[in-house]
Amino acid sequence: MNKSVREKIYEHIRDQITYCRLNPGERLTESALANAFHASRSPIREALRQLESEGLLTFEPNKGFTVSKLSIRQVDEIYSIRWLLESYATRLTVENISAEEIAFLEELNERCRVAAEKVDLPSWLQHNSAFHSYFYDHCGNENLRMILQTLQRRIHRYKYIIVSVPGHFRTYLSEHEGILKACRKRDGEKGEHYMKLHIQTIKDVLLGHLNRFPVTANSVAASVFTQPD
Amino acid sequence: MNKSVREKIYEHIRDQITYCRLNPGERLTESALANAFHASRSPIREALRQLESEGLLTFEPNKGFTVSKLSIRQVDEIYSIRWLLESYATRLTVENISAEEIAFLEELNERCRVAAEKVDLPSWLQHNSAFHSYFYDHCGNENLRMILQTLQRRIHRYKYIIVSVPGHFRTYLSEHEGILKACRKRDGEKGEHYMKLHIQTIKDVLLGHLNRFPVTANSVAASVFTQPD
DNA sequence: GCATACAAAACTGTCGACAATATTGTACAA
DNA sequence: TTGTACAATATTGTCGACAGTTTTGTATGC
Repeated sequence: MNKSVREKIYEHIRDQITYCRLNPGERLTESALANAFHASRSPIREALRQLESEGLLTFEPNKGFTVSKLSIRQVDEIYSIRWLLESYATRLTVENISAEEIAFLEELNERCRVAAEKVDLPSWLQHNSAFHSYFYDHCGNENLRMILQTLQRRIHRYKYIIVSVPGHFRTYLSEHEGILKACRKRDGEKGEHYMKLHIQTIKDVLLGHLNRFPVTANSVAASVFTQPD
Repeated sequence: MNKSVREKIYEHIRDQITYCRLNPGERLTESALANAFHASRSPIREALRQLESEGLLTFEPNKGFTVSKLSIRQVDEIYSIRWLLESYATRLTVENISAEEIAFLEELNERCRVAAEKVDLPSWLQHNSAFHSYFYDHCGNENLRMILQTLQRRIHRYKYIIVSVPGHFRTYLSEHEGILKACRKRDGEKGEHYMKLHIQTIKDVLLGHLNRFPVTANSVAASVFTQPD
């Protein structure tokens, strides 16, 4: 194992942004990070540069790094891309899925159902994310997986909003069910179709909310996620 | 202007890889680059880290950076993604294209035609690239543009192969013509359709060649591109 | 109170140095 | 000749320092 300082810092900041511990627009000063990690600025700078390439940080010359903001337009853009790519990945996965894998996905969806019933939002988020990432993690196209993972990290903050808009769990679950049905038939085309429907629903819910309440993601995140430490 | 050392090095190495001045698998040692650019290793390392994030370099801990290799499988993967995304970008562009823009694209295609007639491969590459990038540069989805640009850079080496396989220029040109026809009608769906056909053709030609002659890209590049300096 | 000029502090950009790790070269034995 | 241990060399990982730029703070004049 023995991760380098750069790698540890990279992962830490990446997760801090993903889980809304760092707010969009927030500035990251190298010396502050160096102090926090008891390290020098060299590995910090490399980690930050990596995060910039992935879109999580924004860099301005002689000014430094800030946590990237996402405009409504950008959310729209990213969901348009996900709509295409994630549903394509779903097609690939569904075409080669095994019985055990289907059972695993059904189990995940059942946990989503329970979480929705109990209105346990963190639990929903966890199992729903696992459900979605299953399809692009197993599609067999490594480049596609990487792209979707990167996009996923960039919009993950907004997941908190999506689950906080009331009255949609039933729709999400039935759409999941449609995808599962396609899995059982190994019908890739149908899987792609249902995933497109599902992502379109999510996109509509999210953009609808953002247009009505152009809040920061964090105010919502705080209500869903208890922020430890 | 006043680019930083890191930025200059980043662009330089990026272009060196794109235009086959650096071969896949080739190792990049930091001190050698530092000497070459009369700089210290700090900005070099940052530039290399950036290029790694974009897939052009591969990094191994305690071993350093090498120019990324692309397996046939990876080429296949990337073309599958381009097939989806670039044709989608084309739809978006075509739906909002102006008469002047169409004229510009027709001009580009005419130059491609002339280059094909004269078998002027570098000229073909130049104008063909401009033709393709026009559609994703003007689609209005900035995230999509960035993804396609990054993918484009990663497979650019193989463009040399694509044009070197004889007997396909006429097909390429007629497919371009189909895309232009869709532009004139502002028919986004048709534009997407023809771009899909076109990219599929390119993919088939390239993978067909790679499977028959699993050569390095560079042997081909050398024959097309005179490498100055 | 408000704007401006200028000094002080904070921060980024780059550098050279040293420690840790990997690679290469070499001598020696089987 | 081939394989192995070990020294020598090369390369990466990290550090602290300093120059240049931006931001902040302050005093001055209106």
